[in-house]
Amino acid sequence: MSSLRSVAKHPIISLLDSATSLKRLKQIHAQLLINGTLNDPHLLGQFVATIAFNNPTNLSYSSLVLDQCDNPTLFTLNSLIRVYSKSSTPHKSFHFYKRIAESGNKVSPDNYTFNFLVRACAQILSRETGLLVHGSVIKHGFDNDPHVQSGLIFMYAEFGCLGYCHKVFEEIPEPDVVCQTAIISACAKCGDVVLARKMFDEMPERDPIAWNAMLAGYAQCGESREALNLFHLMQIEGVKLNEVSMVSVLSACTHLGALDQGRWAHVYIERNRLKMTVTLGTALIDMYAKCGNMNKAMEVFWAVKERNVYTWTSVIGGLAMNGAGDKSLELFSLMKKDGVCPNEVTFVSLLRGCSVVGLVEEGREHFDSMKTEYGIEPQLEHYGCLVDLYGRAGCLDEALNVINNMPMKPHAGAWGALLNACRMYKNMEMGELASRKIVELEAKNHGAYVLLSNIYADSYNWDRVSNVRQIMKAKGVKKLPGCSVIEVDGEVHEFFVGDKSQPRYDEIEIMLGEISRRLKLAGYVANTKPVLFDIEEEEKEDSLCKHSEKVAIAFGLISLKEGVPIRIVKNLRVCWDCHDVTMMISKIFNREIVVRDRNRFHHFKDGKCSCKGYW
DNA sequence: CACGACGGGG
Repeated sequence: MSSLRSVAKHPIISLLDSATSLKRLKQIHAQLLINGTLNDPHLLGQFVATIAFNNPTNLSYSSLVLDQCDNPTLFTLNSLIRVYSKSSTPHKSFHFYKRIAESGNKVSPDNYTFNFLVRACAQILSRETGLLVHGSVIKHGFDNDPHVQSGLIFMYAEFGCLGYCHKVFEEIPEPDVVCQTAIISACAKCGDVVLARKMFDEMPERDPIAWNAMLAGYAQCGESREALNLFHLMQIEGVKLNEVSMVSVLSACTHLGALDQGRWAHVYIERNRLKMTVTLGTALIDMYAKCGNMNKAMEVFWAVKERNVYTWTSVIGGLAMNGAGDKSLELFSLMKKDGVCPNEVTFVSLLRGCSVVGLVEEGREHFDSMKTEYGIEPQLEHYGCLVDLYGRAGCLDEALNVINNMPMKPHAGAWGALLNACRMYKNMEMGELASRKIVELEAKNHGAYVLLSNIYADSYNWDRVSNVRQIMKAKGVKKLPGCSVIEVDGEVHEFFVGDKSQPRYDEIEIMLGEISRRLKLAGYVANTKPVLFDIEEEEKEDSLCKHSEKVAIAFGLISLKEGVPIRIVKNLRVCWDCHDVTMMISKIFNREIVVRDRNRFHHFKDGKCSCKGYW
């Protein structure tokens, strides 16, 4: 009897698996038509489904074959709904659903149909369609099918409708692990990780996928520490970790800038011989790049077997972030040579690369090529990059020109890029214009006020500085508290401005004094020019030596072995003074210091910084 | 004759 099975599967699938080109596919098709194999509607269905499944990026041929078929079976139509629901054109799933609906009573949808259809709705993010399909699910009586139920939860989570997710979930008398996992994932996706964790803890039994859902939930919400805690718990509980788990773990390390733990995760992956999927490889490269170890990122990049757009984009962006703009251009041409097509994100990274090294001409050319060569319409972010490109290079008029001529309404980011350039080149009038525009768009954008006050302070215009401050107070604009993170022995330490709760605060204080003393000996005069806007009034006096990154550096100096680079991640941009001071510390203490800023890296060594004042 | 060849969560 087992031969029956293999006979049914054998002829088509094995043939199609070897058909990599369209030409070969057509040959096989012709051959099957001649020998009559495709007269059997079931085999024809299998044929269509298999080519669709094997060529997810090019589904046109399978639809073509189907269109030539008078009476497709439900199996065939379901298969096509399924592959289209996962494709880049999920709305086409409905084309096949229509064929079912309009077939009279020849074929009627089943639970499979609705499972795939619900996922197509989730993909196209259309609530109206989703609700309509949900209605059909109920009408056809498939709302009891666990596959459809988990699909509905997934769909409503994609829509951000957590209430509907709960509604669906509560109507399931005895939800299985899959539905429970779906609801946990939905809670996390919609921003309620606490509830997700509660439901996770209440699960009668958790399989590895449920653990991964919780882990990914934390990682995606930016609850990186919780993600790492859960990762450790998983090891204690003996949960089997796989490549999917490690993507979340690496992402958490990336967020925190926790290079040691990231390295540890890398070792874990190798020791357990986890499958190095493209996603995992990219996560690993991204981790090294965003934790400031670009050399290692490149090493992994060349070592991985498979590289897709994400992989290339990650490395191009990493190089840009680390100030190696010329290198990111190089990688971009290699990527094209490799036959990988850039997407809109690739161009954001590439343009940033041009920007950090001042390659205005090249940047402009690449910007133009987006549309002409790749048919990608530049989006807001790309115009923002272009403004930044001109602005950083000192071409302020050109930058303003970009804003005035962009085809859509300029967003706060575009004006922000201009404002930053105005700060760099001390252009007060244009800076005022830019900040006014930003505040019009986003009344509570604290960054605009901070930059504007920096411009005023830079020209000793204290009246206007205090004026900005008053406006902020009146409007209730809160600045983001500065926070720096440093990892020591695999433990992540956070420092906020004026936070004295650290257990080793006394030692830190002593070290800060020591730094101060040695800086003065080296001829450093405190830079009181910038009135530091990211701190509270009360702390203003000793603010200059208490900025969170300085405290973190002091902590690094007392707790890390000599010769070990100090790596800091900051949630804001480094201020001028901290930048100066850090350069000097790197020389005086003969220490490499790597700071990950809000938008780029600063590698301090021998009194110099890799950004060369460009930030 | 009618079975079976598509499903779910990270």
